[in-house]
Amino acid sequence: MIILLVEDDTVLATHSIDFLAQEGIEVDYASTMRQAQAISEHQSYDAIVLDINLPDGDGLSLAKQWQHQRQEPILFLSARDALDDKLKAFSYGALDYLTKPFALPELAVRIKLLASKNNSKPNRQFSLDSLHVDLDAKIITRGERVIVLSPQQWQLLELLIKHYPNPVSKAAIINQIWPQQDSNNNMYKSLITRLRSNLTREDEPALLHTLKKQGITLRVQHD
Amino acid sequence: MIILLVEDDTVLATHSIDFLAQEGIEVDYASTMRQAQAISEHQSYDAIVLDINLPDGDGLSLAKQWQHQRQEPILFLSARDALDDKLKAFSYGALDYLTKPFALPELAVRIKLLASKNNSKPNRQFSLDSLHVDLDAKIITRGERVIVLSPQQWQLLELLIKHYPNPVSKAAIINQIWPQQDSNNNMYKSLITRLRSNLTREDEPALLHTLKKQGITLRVQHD
DNA sequence: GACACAGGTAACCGTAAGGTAACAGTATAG
DNA sequence: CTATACTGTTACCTTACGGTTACCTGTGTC
Repeated sequence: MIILLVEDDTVLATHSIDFLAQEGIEVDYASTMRQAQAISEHQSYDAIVLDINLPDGDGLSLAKQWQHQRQEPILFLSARDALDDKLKAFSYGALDYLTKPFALPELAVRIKLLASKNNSKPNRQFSLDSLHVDLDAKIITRGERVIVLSPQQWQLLELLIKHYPNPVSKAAIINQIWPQQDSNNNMYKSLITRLRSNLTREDEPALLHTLKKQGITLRVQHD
Repeated sequence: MIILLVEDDTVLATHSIDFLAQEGIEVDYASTMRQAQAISEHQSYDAIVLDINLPDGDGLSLAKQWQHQRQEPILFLSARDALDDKLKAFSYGALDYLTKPFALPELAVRIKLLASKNNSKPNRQFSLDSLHVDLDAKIITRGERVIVLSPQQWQLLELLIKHYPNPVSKAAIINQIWPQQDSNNNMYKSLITRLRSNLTREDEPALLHTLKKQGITLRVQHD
């Protein structure tokens, strides 16, 4: 998730950026209107956080200008609690308004709320050769064929995709799939065999390769 | 537009009701949790405004109870500015939180915002294979046949549609349908069986598939 | 060449997860 | 007040998941 923060108080800004980073929110930062316009021109965000008082103008006018150009949800920050400002902000398309001082967790929650409202994110997809995986819908196809995997095999495939194109070590796999249980080499071997056989039919190129002593990885074999 | 207001301060409540009326917002009013539950049981609203401090309990617990049963956006009112309360409120599905004292116009604006966001999807329809669902009219058809579901089954179907094409985990389903009650695996199994049998006749392709250990999902089976 | 070692395959099978049908208590409608 | 529907409960069935074992294969080392 990425947002645009426009705020001239650099202390507040850096604190906010740090905190939001911990919450998994990436921040593009501008301290003036002009800078904000420049940065944001070719970028789209999950939400925009706008201070009202800016050195080169008024966040409200920025919102007014953007309200029909940009589709991002806007949250206003302001030290002023004046009703007038709030109403004006909402009339320019703001979806939320937070009065300083505020607690950073509240800001984070409200940002997440706005972002989730307006964006239903597309599912994560992974493709390799004729293999196609929808990581959210959990649908796997190879060419026309639909592949159904057992829970363990799905877990393993997810792991491999997450690390693609790097190999995943045997130890890492065992840790992930059999946490805190005794697990032996045989269980691991069986799992690999089963996933491999489900992923490829006789006439198809192999996808699951083991690099001796290093682990296994997804790859198409070029000869 | 009609909202539900739950607030034990009768002075504030009457002022609010008057003001909102001028803004074209009709209000159902309750002063206690119990009353709120009674009034709202068979009514749906564009938004719900909940005071946190109520004579017979805590607005938060009402929200917690409702968060998976009702789909209305909730706005909290509270005299307490404590961050803890706010975060709890948001975690129970609140979409906004207003600290007393507040200006009535701001309340009105925020209510309208919530209501409009929620209603931005009028006439929600869902189709999959020969299944057709009108989510507002709550009419389900498969081919020529009209399907009637029990309340629980409808809830489950709605859930599945909301997440489509992604699966919904057993835990999520149990949380939504039997919030805070003991619920066991058997109730879950029965519900699935009943919905499945209602959705498909013998000659029709299955729509409700379970992915072991991962949940269940709506899907047409491609061969 | 023999041996060790890592990895691969196929078959076996106990079991847990899921599916179904029937029953009963309670709520609901008419 | 009766009939019907809804949902929780139980008992039993089915399946395929995954652990286990036995036996391969290839490669490197002495």
